[in-house]
Amino acid sequence: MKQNLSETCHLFFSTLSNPTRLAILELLRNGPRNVSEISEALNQEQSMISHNLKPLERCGFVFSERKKKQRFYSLNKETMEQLFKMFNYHAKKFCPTEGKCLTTRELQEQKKKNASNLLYVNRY
Amino acid sequence: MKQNLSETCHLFFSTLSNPTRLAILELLRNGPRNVSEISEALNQEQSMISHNLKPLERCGFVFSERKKKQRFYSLNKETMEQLFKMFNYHAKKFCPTEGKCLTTRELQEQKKKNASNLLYVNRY
DNA sequence: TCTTCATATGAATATTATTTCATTTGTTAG
DNA sequence: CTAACAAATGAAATAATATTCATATGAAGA
Repeated sequence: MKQNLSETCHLFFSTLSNPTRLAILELLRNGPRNVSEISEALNQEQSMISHNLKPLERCGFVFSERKKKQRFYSLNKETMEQLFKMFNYHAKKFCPTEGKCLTTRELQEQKKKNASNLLYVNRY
Repeated sequence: MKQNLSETCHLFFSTLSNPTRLAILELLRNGPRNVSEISEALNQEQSMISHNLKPLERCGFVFSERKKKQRFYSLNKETMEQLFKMFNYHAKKFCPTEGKCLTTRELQEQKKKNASNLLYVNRY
Protein backbone atom coordinates (compact mmCIF):
# COMPACT_ATOMS: atom_id res chain seq x y z
CA MET A 1 0.00 0.00 0.00
CA LYS A 2 1.16 3.48 -0.84
CA GLN A 3 2.89 5.52 1.82
CA ASN A 4 2.48 9.18 2.56
CA LEU A 5 -1.23 9.14 2.94
CA SER A 6 -1.10 12.58 4.42
CA GLU A 7 -0.22 13.92 1.02
CA THR A 8 -1.85 11.54 -1.35
CA CYS A 9 -5.28 11.54 0.20
CA HIS A 10 -5.63 15.18 0.89
CA LEU A 11 -7.32 16.32 -2.29
CA PHE A 12 -9.47 13.22 -2.38
CA PHE A 13 -11.00 13.93 0.99
CA SER A 14 -11.02 17.70 0.87
CA THR A 15 -13.00 17.56 -2.34
CA LEU A 16 -15.59 15.55 -0.46
CA SER A 17 -15.64 17.82 2.56
CA ASN A 18 -17.94 20.46 1.19
CA PRO A 19 -21.71 20.56 1.51
CA THR A 20 -22.31 21.87 -1.98
CA ARG A 21 -20.19 19.20 -3.57
CA LEU A 22 -21.77 16.49 -1.48
CA ALA A 23 -25.18 17.78 -2.47
CA ILE A 24 -24.17 17.57 -6.12
CA LEU A 25 -23.00 14.00 -5.66
CA GLU A 26 -26.21 13.12 -3.92
CA LEU A 27 -28.27 14.62 -6.69
CA LEU A 28 -26.32 12.76 -9.34
CA ARG A 29 -27.19 9.46 -7.72
CA ASN A 30 -30.54 9.94 -9.42
CA GLY A 31 -28.91 10.14 -12.81
CA PRO A 32 -26.95 12.55 -15.00
CA ARG A 33 -27.79 16.24 -14.91
CA ASN A 34 -26.55 19.27 -16.74
CA VAL A 35 -25.20 22.31 -14.95
CA SER A 36 -28.43 24.28 -15.11
CA GLU A 37 -30.42 21.39 -13.76
CA ILE A 38 -28.03 20.98 -10.85
CA SER A 39 -28.13 24.68 -10.26
CA GLU A 40 -31.91 24.71 -10.08
CA ALA A 41 -32.20 21.56 -8.03
CA LEU A 42 -29.83 22.83 -5.39
CA ASN A 43 -31.00 26.41 -5.67
CA GLN A 44 -27.49 27.69 -6.11
CA GLU A 45 -25.87 30.01 -8.61
CA GLN A 46 -24.66 28.50 -11.82
CA SER A 47 -21.11 29.73 -11.33
CA MET A 48 -20.96 28.19 -7.93
CA ILE A 49 -22.04 24.86 -9.33
CA SER A 50 -19.43 25.07 -12.05
CA HIS A 51 -16.73 25.94 -9.57
CA ASN A 52 -17.63 22.95 -7.48
CA LEU A 53 -18.02 20.54 -10.35
CA LYS A 54 -14.47 21.13 -11.35
CA PRO A 55 -12.72 19.51 -8.39
CA LEU A 56 -15.30 16.71 -8.41
CA GLU A 57 -14.43 15.89 -11.96
CA ARG A 58 -10.72 16.24 -11.47
CA CYS A 59 -10.83 13.71 -8.66
CA GLY A 60 -12.85 11.33 -10.75
CA PHE A 61 -15.95 11.48 -8.59
CA VAL A 62 -18.03 12.59 -11.55
CA PHE A 63 -17.70 12.31 -15.31
CA SER A 64 -18.92 14.80 -17.88
CA GLU A 65 -20.09 14.76 -21.43
CA ARG A 66 -21.20 17.48 -23.74
CA LYS A 67 -24.58 17.23 -25.45
CA LYS A 68 -25.23 20.14 -27.76
CA LYS A 69 -24.89 23.28 -25.72
CA GLN A 70 -25.12 21.53 -22.43
CA ARG A 71 -22.68 19.54 -20.38
CA PHE A 72 -24.04 16.61 -18.45
CA TYR A 73 -22.39 15.36 -15.32
CA SER A 74 -22.78 11.83 -14.04
CA LEU A 75 -21.72 10.07 -10.89
CA ASN A 76 -18.79 7.70 -10.68
CA LYS A 77 -20.99 5.12 -9.06
CA GLU A 78 -18.29 2.55 -8.58
CA THR A 79 -16.36 4.78 -6.21
CA MET A 80 -19.12 6.82 -4.72
CA GLU A 81 -21.66 4.17 -3.85
CA GLN A 82 -18.95 2.17 -2.19
CA LEU A 83 -17.79 5.21 -0.27
CA PHE A 84 -21.27 6.11 0.91
CA LYS A 85 -21.90 2.54 1.89
CA MET A 86 -18.74 2.51 3.93
CA PHE A 87 -19.69 5.78 5.54
CA ASN A 88 -23.08 4.46 6.57
CA TYR A 89 -21.58 1.31 7.99
CA HIS A 90 -19.04 3.30 9.95
CA ALA A 91 -21.59 5.75 11.28
CA LYS A 92 -23.88 2.98 12.43
CA LYS A 93 -21.13 1.04 14.09
CA PHE A 94 -18.97 3.74 15.60
CA CYS A 95 -21.34 6.60 16.22
CA PRO A 96 -24.43 4.66 17.21
CA THR A 97 -25.73 6.82 20.00
CA GLU A 98 -26.23 10.49 20.01
CA GLY A 99 -24.12 10.99 23.09
CA LYS A 100 -21.14 9.33 21.55
CA CYS A 101 -20.66 11.62 18.61
CA LEU A 102 -22.29 14.87 19.61
CA THR A 103 -22.36 17.10 22.61
CA THR A 104 -25.73 17.86 24.08
CA ARG A 105 -25.78 21.37 22.73
CA GLU A 106 -24.86 20.30 19.26
CA LEU A 107 -27.54 17.68 19.36
CA GLN A 108 -30.19 20.24 20.13
CA GLU A 109 -29.01 22.40 17.28
CA GLN A 110 -29.26 19.41 15.01
CA LYS A 111 -32.78 18.70 16.11
CA LYS A 112 -33.78 22.25 15.32
CA LYS A 113 -32.48 21.72 11.84
CA ASN A 114 -34.59 18.61 11.71
CA ALA A 115 -31.58 16.59 10.77
CA SER A 116 -31.34 13.26 12.46
CA ASN A 117 -27.80 12.47 11.51
CA LEU A 118 -24.87 12.03 13.82
CA LEU A 119 -21.85 13.36 12.08
CA TYR A 120 -22.62 16.82 10.84
CA VAL A 121 -21.39 19.17 13.53
CA ASN A 122 -18.71 21.74 13.99
CA ARG A 123 -15.36 20.18 14.33
CA TYR A 124 -13.78 21.38 17.57
CA MET B 1 -29.38 4.04 2.33
CA LYS B 2 -29.54 7.26 4.23
CA GLN B 3 -30.51 10.43 2.44
CA ASN B 4 -29.03 13.86 2.86
CA LEU B 5 -25.47 12.89 2.32
CA SER B 6 -24.55 16.50 1.97
CA GLU B 7 -25.14 16.91 5.66
CA THR B 8 -24.37 13.55 7.09
CA CYS B 9 -21.02 13.05 5.44
CA HIS B 10 -19.60 16.47 5.90
CA LEU B 11 -17.83 16.01 9.19
CA PHE B 12 -16.67 12.56 8.20
CA PHE B 13 -14.83 13.80 5.16
CA SER B 14 -13.72 17.17 6.45
CA THR B 15 -12.04 15.47 9.36
CA LEU B 16 -10.05 13.48 6.85
CA SER B 17 -9.18 16.45 4.69
CA ASN B 18 -6.30 17.77 6.71
CA PRO B 19 -2.64 16.87 6.28
CA THR B 20 -1.89 16.81 9.99
CA ARG B 21 -4.77 14.50 10.74
CA LEU B 22 -3.92 12.24 7.85
CA ALA B 23 -0.34 12.11 9.06
CA ILE B 24 -1.55 11.08 12.49
CA LEU B 25 -3.67 8.33 10.98
CA GLU B 26 -0.75 7.16 8.94
CA LEU B 27 1.49 7.07 11.96
CA LEU B 28 -1.05 5.11 13.97
CA ARG B 29 -1.05 2.38 11.35
CA ASN B 30 2.20 1.34 13.00
CA GLY B 31 0.50 0.94 16.34
CA PRO B 32 -0.81 2.99 19.26
CA ARG B 33 1.04 6.14 20.29
CA ASN B 34 0.61 8.66 23.04
CA VAL B 35 0.30 12.37 22.34
CA SER B 36 3.94 13.18 22.98
CA GLU B 37 5.09 10.41 20.72
CA ILE B 38 2.85 11.61 17.92
CA SER B 39 4.02 15.13 18.52
CA GLU B 40 7.66 14.12 18.22
CA ALA B 41 7.16 11.81 15.27
CA LEU B 42 5.38 14.47 13.27
CA ASN B 43 7.50 17.30 14.60
CA GLN B 44 4.47 19.31 15.57
CA GLU B 45 3.47 21.10 18.74
CA GLN B 46 1.69 19.08 21.36
CA SER B 47 -1.33 21.36 21.39
CA MET B 48 -1.72 21.07 17.68
CA ILE B 49 -1.70 17.31 17.92
CA SER B 50 -4.31 17.41 20.65
CA HIS B 51 -6.48 19.76 18.66
CA ASN B 52 -6.36 17.42 15.71
CA LEU B 53 -6.84 14.23 17.67
CA LYS B 54 -10.12 15.48 18.95
CA PRO B 55 -12.09 15.41 15.71
CA LEU B 56 -10.42 12.15 14.75
CA GLU B 57 -11.68 10.56 17.91
CA ARG B 58 -15.10 12.10 17.70
CA CYS B 59 -15.58 10.66 14.24
CA GLY B 60 -14.43 7.26 15.40
CA PHE B 61 -11.31 7.17 13.27
CA VAL B 62 -9.17 6.65 16.34
CA PHE B 63 -9.75 5.33 19.83
CA SER B 64 -8.03 6.43 22.99
CA GLU B 65 -7.10 4.97 26.30
CA ARG B 66 -5.38 6.41 29.32
CA LYS B 67 -2.33 4.68 30.72
CA LYS B 68 -0.95 6.42 33.78
CA LYS B 69 -0.31 10.02 32.85
CA GLN B 70 -0.42 9.37 29.16
CA ARG B 71 -3.20 8.89 26.70
CA PHE B 72 -2.65 6.43 23.92
CA TYR B 73 -4.40 6.74 20.61
CA SER B 74 -4.96 3.83 18.27
CA LEU B 75 -6.30 3.51 14.77
CA ASN B 76 -9.76 2.28 13.93
CA LYS B 77 -8.30 -0.17 11.50
CA GLU B 78 -11.59 -1.57 10.34
CA THR B 79 -12.69 1.73 8.88
CA MET B 80 -9.38 3.26 7.99
CA GLU B 81 -7.67 0.40 6.22
CA GLN B 82 -10.76 -0.10 4.12
CA LEU B 83 -10.92 3.57 3.33
CA PHE B 84 -7.27 3.78 2.34
CA LYS B 85 -7.64 0.67 0.24
CA MET B 86 -10.58 2.19 -1.55
CA PHE B 87 -8.66 5.38 -2.09
CA ASN B 88 -5.75 3.54 -3.66
CA TYR B 89 -8.04 1.59 -5.93
CA HIS B 90 -9.81 4.72 -7.04
CA ALA B 91 -6.59 6.63 -7.65
CA LYS B 92 -5.15 3.83 -9.73
CA LYS B 93 -8.26 3.38 -11.77
CA PHE B 94 -9.50 6.92 -12.25
CA CYS B 95 -6.38 9.04 -12.08
CA PRO B 96 -3.94 6.71 -13.79
CA THR B 97 -1.94 9.17 -15.82
CA GLU B 98 -0.46 12.41 -14.76
CA GLY B 99 -2.22 14.35 -17.48
CA LYS B 100 -5.61 13.21 -16.36
CA CYS B 101 -5.54 14.54 -12.86
CA LEU B 102 -3.05 17.37 -12.88
CA THR B 103 -2.23 20.32 -15.03
CA THR B 104 1.29 20.55 -16.33
CA ARG B 105 2.23 23.31 -13.97
CA GLU B 106 0.90 21.49 -10.94
CA LEU B 107 2.75 18.41 -11.99
CA GLN B 108 6.03 20.28 -12.04
CA GLU B 109 5.38 21.65 -8.61
CA GLN B 110 4.70 18.15 -7.39
CA LYS B 111 7.91 16.88 -8.83
CA LYS B 112 9.83 19.57 -7.02
CA LYS B 113 8.33 18.36 -3.83
CA ASN B 114 9.50 14.91 -4.79
CA ALA B 115 6.02 13.57 -4.36
CA SER B 116 4.93 11.11 -6.95
CA ASN B 117 1.29 11.06 -6.14
CA LEU B 118 -1.54 12.23 -8.31
CA LEU B 119 -4.14 13.70 -6.07
CA TYR B 120 -2.45 16.20 -3.85
CA VAL B 121 -2.81 19.52 -5.61
CA ASN B 122 -4.58 22.76 -5.10
CA ARG B 123 -8.22 22.45 -5.77
CA TYR B 124 -9.21 25.03 -8.36
C1' DT C 1 -21.39 35.44 -39.18
C1' DC C 2 -24.32 36.90 -35.55
C1' DT C 3 -27.23 35.95 -31.73
C1' DT C 4 -28.52 33.28 -28.01
C1' DC C 5 -28.02 30.06 -24.62
C1' DA C 6 -25.01 27.17 -21.55
C1' DT C 7 -21.06 26.78 -19.02
C1' DA C 8 -16.54 28.24 -17.34
C1' DT C 9 -13.31 31.50 -15.41
C1' DG C 10 -11.14 35.31 -12.61
C1' DA C 11 -10.78 38.06 -8.97
C1' DA C 12 -12.63 40.30 -4.78
C1' DT C 13 -14.81 39.43 -0.84
C1' DA C 14 -16.59 36.62 2.76
C1' DT C 15 -16.37 32.59 5.39
C1' DT C 16 -14.31 28.83 7.67
C1' DA C 17 -10.45 26.17 9.34
C1' DT C 18 -5.83 25.85 11.25
C1' DT C 19 -2.04 27.19 13.98
C1' DT C 20 0.07 29.14 17.82
C1' DC C 21 0.85 30.38 22.47
C1' DA C 22 -0.65 30.87 27.04
C1' DT C 23 -3.11 28.64 30.35
C1' DT C 24 -5.82 24.97 32.55
C1' DT C 25 -7.02 20.44 33.75
C1' DG C 26 -5.94 15.95 35.04
C1' DT C 27 -2.91 12.13 36.74
C1' DT C 28 0.60 10.05 39.44
C1' DA C 29 4.39 9.66 42.62
C1' DG C 30 6.69 11.49 46.53
C1' DC D 1 -1.06 17.86 49.66
C1' DT D 2 2.28 19.19 46.43
C1' DA D 3 5.35 18.84 42.59
C1' DA D 4 6.11 17.25 38.08
C1' DC D 5 4.58 15.72 33.96
C1' DA D 6 1.09 14.87 30.19
C1' DA D 7 -2.64 16.32 27.66
C1' DA D 8 -6.51 19.45 26.69
C1' DT D 9 -8.55 23.95 26.04
C1' DG D 10 -9.41 28.91 24.63
C1' DA D 11 -8.76 32.61 22.01
C1' DA D 12 -6.19 35.52 18.90
C1' DA D 13 -3.69 35.47 14.72
C1' DT D 14 -3.04 33.45 10.43
C1' DA D 15 -4.06 30.73 6.44
C1' DA D 16 -7.03 28.30 3.38
C1' DT D 17 -11.34 27.82 1.04
C1' DA D 18 -15.81 29.13 -0.69
C1' DT D 19 -18.97 32.39 -2.60
C1' DT D 20 -20.31 36.02 -5.45
C1' DC D 21 -20.54 38.87 -9.38
C1' DA D 22 -18.85 40.35 -13.64
C1' DT D 23 -17.12 38.66 -17.69
C1' DA D 24 -15.31 35.31 -21.05
C1' DT D 25 -15.58 31.20 -23.74
C1' DG D 26 -17.85 27.84 -26.40
C1' DA D 27 -21.62 25.65 -29.11
C1' DA D 28 -25.44 25.71 -32.22
C1' DG D 29 -29.07 27.46 -34.98
C1' DA D 30 -30.84 31.35 -37.88
